[in-house]
Amino acid sequence: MITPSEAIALQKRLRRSVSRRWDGRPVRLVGAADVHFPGRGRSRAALVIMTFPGLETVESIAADSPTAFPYIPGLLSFREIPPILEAWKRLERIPDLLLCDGHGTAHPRGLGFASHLGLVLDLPTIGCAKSHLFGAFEEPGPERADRSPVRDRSGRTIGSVLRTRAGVRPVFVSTGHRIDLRTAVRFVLACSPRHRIPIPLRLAHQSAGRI
DNA sequence: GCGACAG
DNA sequence: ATCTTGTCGC
Repeated sequence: MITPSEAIALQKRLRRSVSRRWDGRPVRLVGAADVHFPGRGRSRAALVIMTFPGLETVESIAADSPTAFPYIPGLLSFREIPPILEAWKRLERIPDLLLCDGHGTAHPRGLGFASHLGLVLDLPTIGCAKSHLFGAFEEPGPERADRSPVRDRSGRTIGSVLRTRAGVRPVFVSTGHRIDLRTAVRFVLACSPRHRIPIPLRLAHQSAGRI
């Protein structure tokens, strides 16, 4: 199995291939991926495919596999991508866009889980994390859609702290692959009409957790 | 050296 | 992520 130092070297190599360009193709199917760890060295990945903008489920699958990599901050993709690929094999509908539970380019080496998965699947991906990992930011306003930039040490914007619902903690949105931040924020808001977490991700989370 | 640290 | 139900608060 790959070692942490090898994983870091791979991230530095792969980051150059990440794109922040949105091709503008219409999004009719939005997907979401999430992974749970029940214990005993097992992983359970869930994929949910929904129509967009209607957000009606058209496919939901889950797949179990052995856990082959530990959780190490900054190396999440090496733990979660293998289980997701196992589920991906059985997927019948390929989404036009995939929401991921974690950061994209708002990462120490610019290659978070969402970006890595986007490269592997060659699909537009968005990172939507529930908490902070990397970068400086200010608390956004209290209303839905209020946001503030997340910046790296050079001051470059690498993500957005977005309030998806008034009065709740914001989520951290960043580009995964083949999308720009503005568009990513637009899709996250469109997928979060009433809850903090985008509906596709909520469902994937439930699917992965349910036995 | 010290603190931070997605899920 | 996981151990875990009801309950406090807007």
